[in-house]
Amino acid sequence: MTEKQENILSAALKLFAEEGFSATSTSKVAKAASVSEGLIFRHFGNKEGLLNALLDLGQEKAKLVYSNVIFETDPKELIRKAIQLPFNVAKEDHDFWRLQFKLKWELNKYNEASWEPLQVAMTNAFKKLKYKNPEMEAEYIKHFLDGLVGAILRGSPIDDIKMTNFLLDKYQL
Amino acid sequence: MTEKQENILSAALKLFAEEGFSATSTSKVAKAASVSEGLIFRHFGNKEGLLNALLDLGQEKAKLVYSNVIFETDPKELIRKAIQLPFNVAKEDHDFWRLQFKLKWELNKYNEASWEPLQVAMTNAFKKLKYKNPEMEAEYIKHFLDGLVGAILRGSPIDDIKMTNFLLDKYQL
DNA sequence: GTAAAGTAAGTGAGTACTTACATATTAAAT
DNA sequence: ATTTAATATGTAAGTACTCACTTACTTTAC
Repeated sequence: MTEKQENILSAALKLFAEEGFSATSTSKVAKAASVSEGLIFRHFGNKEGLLNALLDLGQEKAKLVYSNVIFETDPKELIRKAIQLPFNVAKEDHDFWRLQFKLKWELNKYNEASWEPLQVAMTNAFKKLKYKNPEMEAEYIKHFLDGLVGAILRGSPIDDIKMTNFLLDKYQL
Repeated sequence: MTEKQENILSAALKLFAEEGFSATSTSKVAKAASVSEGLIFRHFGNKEGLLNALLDLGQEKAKLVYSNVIFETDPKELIRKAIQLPFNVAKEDHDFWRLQFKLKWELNKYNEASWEPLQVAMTNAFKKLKYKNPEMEAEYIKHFLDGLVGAILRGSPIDDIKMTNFLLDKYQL
């Protein structure tokens, strides 16, 4: 991985996340990365190859974030961690997640299943906590988290302390 | 409003909702509407004018949907109606809502405030129902509904009866 | 000295939009 | 009623430009 290659990747991530994949031209990426346009195609084959390289890199980060929640054994702590996901995601890897959320509307290639391990883990946690309907409870919170993360990534002003406290109270954590 | 004008609008709505605004060319719209490309510019000025015409038409439908919930006086019934919004929206005006949700990621022109009257109404309803934290309760359900509508519009298979019953039970309606 | 990394200058196809012209509709004048 | 003038509706063929991508060539690194 050369320096210019890294420049291309970071410029592309920023631009794709801000303005969208289709709306960002390869020449724009090249200029932002201070690189000739041809180099993008030498390294990544085509525009989609560049996108996939970004998604592959991000996928590893995503797994780290998820696994920290999923492998938590204490059910209350698991829910607690799940609730904090939106606010963590907004801080680190903001661009990657914004790209991810944009893509699920821009292309159909979105991995809707990436939520699933988390949903299963939450279902188990709610089971352990003797909730009446753990499956639906997990699906409910999943949609909520999806909506909340989306709002945060779009720049909605959200009082994270207020929201966190509200949720901790609601789920008696 | 001539017939060809209507053809342009319906073809554009379908294509913009399916493939996105930027990704749909004016020539594609013209072909789908069986119309010369120049006619689009005669009637709507430019591509963005066509989009705005669609959004204006949809806004009226949106107000109807919202007002049915907002002006409900019985708080329990209001929450009940709010909960059913995602499933109604998915049936009628599917394309318009899909376009709306796509746009809030594709452009920054999204009207995040269009939710607000609904949120205020829900806050009042939760107040009447003596909830401990009506404001946050309303924001919570807002994000949930946003996430759920998004999932439905993206084609996620959701058991609406199960979900509705779960929610009715959760909010004791 | 060979292979990888890099660039400049193209390529054809597609883009939003314009222009010049034709047809249809309406309204006024005779 | 019929002609005439004006206006709205429509089209075909362009415009300049941008797009993703290629080619021919040079520089760098081991």
